[in-house]
Amino acid sequence: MPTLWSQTLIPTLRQDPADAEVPSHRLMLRAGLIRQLGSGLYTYLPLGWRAMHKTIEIVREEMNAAGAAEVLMPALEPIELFADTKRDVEYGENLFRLTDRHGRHAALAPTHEEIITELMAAYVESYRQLPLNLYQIQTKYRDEFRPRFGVLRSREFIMKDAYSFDLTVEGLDTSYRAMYDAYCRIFDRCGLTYEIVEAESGPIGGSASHEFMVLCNTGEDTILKSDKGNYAANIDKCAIGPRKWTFDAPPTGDLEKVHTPDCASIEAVGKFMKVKPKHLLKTLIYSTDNGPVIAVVRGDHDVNEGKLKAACGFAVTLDDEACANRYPIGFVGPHLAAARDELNIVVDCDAAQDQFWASGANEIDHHVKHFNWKRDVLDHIDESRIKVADIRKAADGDPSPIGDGGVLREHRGIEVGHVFKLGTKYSDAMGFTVLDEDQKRRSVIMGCYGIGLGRIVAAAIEIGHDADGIIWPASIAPYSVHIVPIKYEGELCKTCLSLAEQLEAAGMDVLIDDRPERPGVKFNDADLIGCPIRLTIGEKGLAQNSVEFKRRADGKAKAELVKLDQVVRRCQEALDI
RNA sequence: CGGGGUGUAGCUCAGCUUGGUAGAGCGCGUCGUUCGGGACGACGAGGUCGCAGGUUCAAAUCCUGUCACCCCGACCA
Repeated sequence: MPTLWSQTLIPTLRQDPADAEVPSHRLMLRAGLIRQLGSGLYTYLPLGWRAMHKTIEIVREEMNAAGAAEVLMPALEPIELFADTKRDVEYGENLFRLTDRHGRHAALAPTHEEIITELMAAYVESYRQLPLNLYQIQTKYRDEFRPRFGVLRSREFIMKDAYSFDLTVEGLDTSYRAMYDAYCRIFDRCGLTYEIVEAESGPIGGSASHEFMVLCNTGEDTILKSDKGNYAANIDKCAIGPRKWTFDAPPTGDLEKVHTPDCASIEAVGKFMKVKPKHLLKTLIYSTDNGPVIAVVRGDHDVNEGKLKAACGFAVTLDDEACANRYPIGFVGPHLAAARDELNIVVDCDAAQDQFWASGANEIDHHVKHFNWKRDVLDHIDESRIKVADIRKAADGDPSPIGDGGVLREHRGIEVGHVFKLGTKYSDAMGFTVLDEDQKRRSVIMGCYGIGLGRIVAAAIEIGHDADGIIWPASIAPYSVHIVPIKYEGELCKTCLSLAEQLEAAGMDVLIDDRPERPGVKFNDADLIGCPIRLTIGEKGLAQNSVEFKRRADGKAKAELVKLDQVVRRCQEALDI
């Protein structure tokens, strides 16, 4: 049965909602797809929920085709499960916590690694039961510090999360690849253009991971992509190609101390000393299990803690308060290592260069000019205490790490999917082992794979809209055909219903605008909600035994007159079905 | 969490400085005229002005508190 506009709820808005900033949020509100209930909380209205349903169906089909089995786990979970893997601490404030009437502590699940591992540990005891991949489509909860951009960053959202279980690393590779490929098919089918980038795995933990990013300016994530097209990574992960460095440069002058009061930032110091940030050394003190480490990057660069950790071989934390007692935080220079034996030092390649340097003077309210690596540091410490490495965040213009001569360019993206190789983090923490062929107990190797369903819908709108409204990809449009009768009565009405019946018999879903509105209102609403095909039924056309056929993607182009008996075929053609 | 801003009708907003019993446009209802890209006219419905205290003869307006929402920022010395 076709949907009659009058029998559903499509509250289109003429004016832009005041609180919506990005196009997808604005259009989802205006086209009557969603309604905000509170910060980061949205109701999906009929149109939005239909688009979501189609998205979910695509995801489900591809997951099933990839050999995964669907389950449904509780959203509410005992906090103890999180404590087992210490994620109650690692996830921190982002975890929604609550207490029940008995005083039991619980959490609203932001992801389900612990729950699925508990489940699997209970039922899977033999390698013969592996490999397995289970997934669910569930509402997730994250107490975001700042929900924004509509459903793109909300506190409650629908996610598909899958978990794979293998006995061997090779098995994990196969499972990972299967998900990776399934994700490509899913996003292709959803009509998205996307980039696959190397990514950090974050608090989920794990060893390798890729993110599926829809590139658009309103995206919250920053990615870097080689202009040669064969490397792309999240900025948190992105490696930088080989760079030359040296500590052997001659001094640019005598070390000169400058009084720099009230200069709390690189910018302020630079301004005060009339030195560009790229001539300043940014010197940070991190604590590690192996003692404190000085990290040095150029003033206009940022430390990447993941890279620093890799360079040190130990987890690093920046602990200002602890350090403030021992070091002149804010005015530290690399030569502090010469005076303090406990400090090791890691320098980014771009900070180990032959040029004029200014840095902290290791004295409150003072900096120095003409800092020289050899004279002020290398000549005073054992070589083993200093190391040069890639420890900063990559930036636009950096060389691609592939070494193909490519240059990294910065883009913004919406993360719609993420695949991780988890390894045995969860199985170890929760004692999930199986017996192998040799009757030895082995930790199960896991992978996890997420897709933000609401983000697919929003991203599709983000890259598919014009000044008049949404332009849906056919696969996830709420309806494939939108019939607009000039008047919903008599012969016109009959034609609408008969066309709708034929279209639906041919596998299309149909919305009929049966409202007693003026045509202009209906046309504008049709453009706004953006179904791929609009059929206009009017007396003029009917006199020629025809209706007007128009694709939303064609914008203001003139409609095409199509004979009644050709309509179904023309629609199928246009929808590519 | 820090900073800024906003809460008045379903939506977008005015009124607040200088207290006097609440307005516009859109939307909604009835009637009429219209009727192929957001029609026009008439009449009408709709708001305890976020909430709680306080000041005052009188509070949307002033004061205090509180809640909600939005924006910017948030280890980068």
